Amino acid sequence: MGTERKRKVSLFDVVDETSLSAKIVKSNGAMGNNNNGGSSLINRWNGKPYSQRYYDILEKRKNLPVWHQKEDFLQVLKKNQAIILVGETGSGKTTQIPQFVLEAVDLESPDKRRKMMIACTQPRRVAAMSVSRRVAEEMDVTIGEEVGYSIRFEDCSSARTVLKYLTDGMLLREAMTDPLLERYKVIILDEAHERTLSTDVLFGLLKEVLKNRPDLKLVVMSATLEAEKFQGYFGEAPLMKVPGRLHPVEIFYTQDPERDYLEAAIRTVVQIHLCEPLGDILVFLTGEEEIEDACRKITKEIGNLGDQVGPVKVVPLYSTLPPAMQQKIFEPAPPPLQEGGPSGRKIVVSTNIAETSLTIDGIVYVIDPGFSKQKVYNPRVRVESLLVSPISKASAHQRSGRAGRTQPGKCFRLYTEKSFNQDLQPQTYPEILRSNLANTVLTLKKLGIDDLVHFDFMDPPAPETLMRALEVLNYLGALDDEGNLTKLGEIMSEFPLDPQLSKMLVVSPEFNCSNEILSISAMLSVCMYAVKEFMCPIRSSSATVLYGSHAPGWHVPSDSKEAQKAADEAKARFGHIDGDHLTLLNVYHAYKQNNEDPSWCYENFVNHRALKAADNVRQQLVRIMARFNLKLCSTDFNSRDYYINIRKSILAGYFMQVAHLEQSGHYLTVKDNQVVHLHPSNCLDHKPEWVIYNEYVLTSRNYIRTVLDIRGEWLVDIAPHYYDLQNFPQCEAKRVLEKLYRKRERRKEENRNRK
DNA sequence: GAGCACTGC
Repeated sequence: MGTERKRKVSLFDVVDETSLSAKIVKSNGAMGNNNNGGSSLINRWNGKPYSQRYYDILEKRKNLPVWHQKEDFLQVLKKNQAIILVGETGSGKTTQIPQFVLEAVDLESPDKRRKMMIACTQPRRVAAMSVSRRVAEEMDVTIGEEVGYSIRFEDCSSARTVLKYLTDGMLLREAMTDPLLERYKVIILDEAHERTLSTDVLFGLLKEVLKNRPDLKLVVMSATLEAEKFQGYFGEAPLMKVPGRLHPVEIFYTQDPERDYLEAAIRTVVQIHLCEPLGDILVFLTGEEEIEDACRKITKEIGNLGDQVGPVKVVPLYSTLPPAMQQKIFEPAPPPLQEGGPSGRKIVVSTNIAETSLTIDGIVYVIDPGFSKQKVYNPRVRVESLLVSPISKASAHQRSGRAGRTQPGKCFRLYTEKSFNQDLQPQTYPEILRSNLANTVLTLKKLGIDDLVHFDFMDPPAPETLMRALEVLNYLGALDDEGNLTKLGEIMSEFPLDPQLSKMLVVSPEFNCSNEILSISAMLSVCMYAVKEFMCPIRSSSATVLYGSHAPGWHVPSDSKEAQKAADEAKARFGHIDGDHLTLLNVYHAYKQNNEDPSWCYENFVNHRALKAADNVRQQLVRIMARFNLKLCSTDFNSRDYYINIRKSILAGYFMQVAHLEQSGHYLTVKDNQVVHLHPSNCLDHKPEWVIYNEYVLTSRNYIRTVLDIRGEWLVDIAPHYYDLQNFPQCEAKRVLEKLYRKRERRKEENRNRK
């Protein structure tokens, strides 16, 4: 996909060997250094002679750590259904283990036409893609043939594929149509320590599947300490450890707790630059604003030191940074200002992205203030939010490891050793304990898991979170009162969207506006930050402008008056006074009408990448609609009902996210009665009595973001089961709704009398 | 008139 960020995947620099070939080489004696190609052996997988390149790679692979444990591994695999394999960074497990397995397992299936496969899951798309490419190269086969990958929007595999790398979410999707995962002989869950939502669901699912499929084998691969926990969970599965390959990293703690970690981090950077030998610095901070602020301050402070010190290149790094800017982290440190002068240094200031997703070579010093932003979920108010929280010991360990990739390094932890030992939890809470589980529960139901309370989660979510999820799905009509999946729920579960979004999409043909709802769903689901940016072209900061100018959504103009004016005009062109959802629709329509032209996007402060991604999602959604014979339709644009139908359709999914304007001038969320404020990025020109909100953000105040004006009458018409006044807290909204219900009754009465 | 850890289908 074109919107993919280019990333250097850490696994990529680990190269191992193919055991099969190693064996052949051994048994053929002279083959090890037979490089003339003419009498090469035949590749078992594609029947072609091995290339020279194959042998070249093979030589390098022979030296890697995991290679020495191959026979042990295969022995254990033969005797057990499940294995836990622990390998630190650099062990080569991701590229190698699947090849070991491939060699040892019989892939013949009862259906002779097609072989069974080995699956290896990854939490991230880029990893699935790049690792599979690497392995195809090692095996001397064409990517997409014998070795392939499968990620959202791209299935690069064929009937010949025997080894497939895929995202964990993708394997979960496959399980929805193939509950026993019958096309796989062995499933390898890689990076299991990351405990993504999908990996955790797969844990529980596979535990069940293993009971029903004695021929299936499972390998759980993980990087850290939690191996014993995995072992216990999978019925005392045997544990294997593979050493990693890291240089030693010296850890330093502060004597006393730091009051201001940002200030302390900057001070530490300056000290390293003044006192420590050559080597680049990586600083972990929590978010974009903090990072840009730190970059400015570091540049300024080191600038103040004059030319007694070497020059520095300070580079920010976070996920919403455009790819071109992210590439800067791979540029070398600046050369000395004059020949023989003090050397330069690169200083990368990054979010957690540098902890797992991205590897920067040449880092010798890591500064770890001990915080990161983490998602937390409060089921009581059904709100997911981001909070700056202390990291875990495992996270601290991972961060310090970033200093030792190319040579021995140093890690400066900006907290005390006592605090490390006593205050930090061993592991970050798995995502499943920090999320709204409505979507997960829908997936589990579709997978045939009826009894969620007794489902064997490795870490069971709070009962309240599960109850909340069941309740939401019941209100949406995806589950009946007994908690069974309805026909509607079946269809909803097929969409890669949140339940509210899939509900509004599935019912949109009834409101005669599925074309428009498709576009809005795609825009909303691309990413939340894009939504915000779409709505909000102006940013006041100065030094960040450069970086933000290609951020999703609008381009951010420089501080000049003209640029701000131009951006304002662009916003006015697309803005819809009835709400942000409709503004999104306008932007999407304008984008299509202008033939998806990147320069049109640029001129109109619209982000091309984000829109291209939305378009891609939309196409996928259209295919799913077709599968269920959901018709694509629109109300006549000139009809008064055009926007009304769209708004009603959105309400059909989002009736649980409504706020009411009180006499006092404040908004209260319906039923929860939380005081909220319209996010200033909204495009409304008035304060509607009732609004739908897409997102609840807790920052300086309680904001509702991406809002839409709706009518109270629609609430009682479209969602009477939710606006059932019997179960309603006393409040202004209730009194208004009571009036609306009475009005509705009167209307009915009049109609009856007329007849 | 505010300020977005990171993924994924």
